[in-house]
Amino acid sequence: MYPLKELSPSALRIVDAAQGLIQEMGYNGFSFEHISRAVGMRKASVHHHFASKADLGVAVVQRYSHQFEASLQQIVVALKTAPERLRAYADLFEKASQNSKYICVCGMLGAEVNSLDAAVNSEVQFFFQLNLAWLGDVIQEGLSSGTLRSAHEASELASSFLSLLEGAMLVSRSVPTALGPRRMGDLFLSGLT
Amino acid sequence: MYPLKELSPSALRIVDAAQGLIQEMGYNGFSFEHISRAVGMRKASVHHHFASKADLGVAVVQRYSHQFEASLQQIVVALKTAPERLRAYADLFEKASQNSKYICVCGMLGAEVNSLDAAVNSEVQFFFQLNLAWLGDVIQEGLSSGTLRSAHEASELASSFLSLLEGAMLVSRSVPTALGPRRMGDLFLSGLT
DNA sequence: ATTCGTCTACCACCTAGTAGGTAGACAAGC
DNA sequence: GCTTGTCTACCTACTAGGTGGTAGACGAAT
Repeated sequence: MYPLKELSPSALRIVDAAQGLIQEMGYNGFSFEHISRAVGMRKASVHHHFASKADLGVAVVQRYSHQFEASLQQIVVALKTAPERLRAYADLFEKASQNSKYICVCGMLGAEVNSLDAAVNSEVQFFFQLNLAWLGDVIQEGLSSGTLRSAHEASELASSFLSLLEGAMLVSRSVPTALGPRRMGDLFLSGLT
Repeated sequence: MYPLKELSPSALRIVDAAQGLIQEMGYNGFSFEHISRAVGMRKASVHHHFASKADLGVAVVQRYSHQFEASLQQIVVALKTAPERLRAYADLFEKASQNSKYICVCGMLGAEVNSLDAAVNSEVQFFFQLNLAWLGDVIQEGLSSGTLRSAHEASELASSFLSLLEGAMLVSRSVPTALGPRRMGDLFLSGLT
């Protein structure tokens, strides 16, 4: 689930391209040919770095989770109250979606779950559980220390915050007037403070 | 955007199959061959009813929106307070997702927006705007009559409720322990009553 | 007689993936 | 200084099978 091998410069460019394409078009919406054009390298050379499409998918999600995890740790170090942390968390999604051109890698792959390789799916599941665990901890701390108030379990609030942000990216892509992740986060928080 | 031609029995079976496949695998995850197997009819015969994949996609979303609209009207007739109506609304999604095997047709297509035909996209947008408008009205009424309480605009609450439910389907598909649409709806409502 | 629904058979193209080869970098052995 | 072998990165050319879509024939029903 989480070895994360280091990538050569070429492999990195491939993963970058694949991530962008997944966020834009979905796993079933891109091909090795797209990657090949994006990185200026022949299809067979892409296969040299990633034997199968599933391998590439796994690499993308692993790196994505890894980067996300680093950002989560940074947030905890830099910000000391639960509301600030959750606001920064929502900003992570705002940034990842870039004017609603992209959606979260795992939001996309979560939708496509039934046509994905098992190896990719378990990475996606790992991402979500990582996020739910972190959110649960942050919210639990907020509830204990009184910076957040709610009648609900921390785990329920975590689950709903994550769903809210994933859904916001998805909906705001079709409906430009709908709220993006950042404003969604503010709205959610104002109900807990 | 909304003529909705009537469908012959065979066309209906094709649309049924296509809807299921979209909800399960996504637009890019199914083919005419899949449809053909599902309805027991050759690929060319499917093309006889729907000249292109985009035509089929449009038909699926139009019918979906139409059915949804009918359900929304039923809810307004049958239930008289905003909280009850919103709870029934969340149940619509719970039902559509069927033990998180499926997700909302438009949730799926919203994710795939960038690899879809323009005609399909505008149907998806129509679905979301239909829902946002209905939710906005219901919530506005609730705020005015005092059955709901919030410092926020009805349109913002509508947008967040829709995002929450769409996101819930998506996340709960990868993470079985995450909350489904119905429980999400309860959680959302308990913050407004 | 014509329309309708279905069929077989096909097309051009795209898909992931493979076979086999080339060019260069970096050793070790002499 | 050379060779030799190995490794990495990349290439051209290909395969088998899937893709959306089309042409035209057949029979049944109106």
